[in-house]
Amino acid sequence: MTVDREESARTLLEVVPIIMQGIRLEMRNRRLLDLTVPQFRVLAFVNRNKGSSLWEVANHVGLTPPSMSRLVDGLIARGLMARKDDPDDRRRVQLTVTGRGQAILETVTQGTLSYLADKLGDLDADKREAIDNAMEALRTVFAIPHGDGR
Amino acid sequence: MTVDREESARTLLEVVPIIMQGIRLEMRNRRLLDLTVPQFRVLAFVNRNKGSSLWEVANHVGLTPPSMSRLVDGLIARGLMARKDDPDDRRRVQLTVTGRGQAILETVTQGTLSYLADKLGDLDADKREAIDNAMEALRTVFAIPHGDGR
DNA sequence: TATTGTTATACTCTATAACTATA
DNA sequence: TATAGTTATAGAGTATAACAATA
Repeated sequence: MTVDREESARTLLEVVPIIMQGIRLEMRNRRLLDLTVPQFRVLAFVNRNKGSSLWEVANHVGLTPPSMSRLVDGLIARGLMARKDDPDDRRRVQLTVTGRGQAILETVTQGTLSYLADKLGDLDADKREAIDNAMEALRTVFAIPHGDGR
Repeated sequence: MTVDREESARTLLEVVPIIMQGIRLEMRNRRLLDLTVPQFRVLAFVNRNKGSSLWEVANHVGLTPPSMSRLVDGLIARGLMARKDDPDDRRRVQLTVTGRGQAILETVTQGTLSYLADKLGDLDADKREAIDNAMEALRTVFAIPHGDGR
């Protein structure tokens, strides 16, 4: 019955990178339909928040604006996103995911979910329930706070 | 009481990258004493398994041998690791962490644990217990299987 | 021939600093 | 003057292909 904070922190530090590496390898392992994890996160966010500004996406994903600008360049070059000026404030851009971007996002999401679900299939229901509880708790404490929102 | 595999997978896919980004930013945020996450993982593994071969480290961390070779080059250039030939099999190398490498590893580990423990401090004991249970379960299913071991 | 590792090459990720355009 | 974004520059992460050395 470990409830020691330091010990929990140590476990997180050991296990989270291992899961992450599994997700990363899975996402990159589909020639032509592959995405890096940051690319996936950007597409998923913009798909849920159509017309997001660069700043909003950078803030959500936890990158600097220059890094995000280049990441978006790459996605646009692959035809997965589009960028246009915000007519109300021409300093801003409005980002959107193209149809092709949505298709790839969907494919990669499904593949990754299958990969993860397969891994989880080895666990009992009560362990999976612990995972759900743990993830919801962790989501609340690690979520990057919204800036001003607009 | 969610025990649906697909749903657990989705939560994992949403939350794990967020935690990872927090860890990454924390590790990079200490000028001169900073480490990337892969560098941290390599140092921690080799520190626990002195004399590891390149192949063993690459396998554990989940990188290809060429990628690992370059990553190790960087750590050696910074004086954090050493590489020498294995006298029993001259195709192999024996990797070790230097004193300076151990010092930085220790500093970064403590800083990151503090960061994580601080985040976890916002949670009740039962949530932390769920996290411990979840991480142990996840560790078993995501651990990269050992190769031949030697 | 099989194994271990490195080099060559090419992208992507990521940051800081400096700049442009708009407000 | 402040904000949103891009460009310039640089280093790290990562892969595949080709190679060298050893077993």
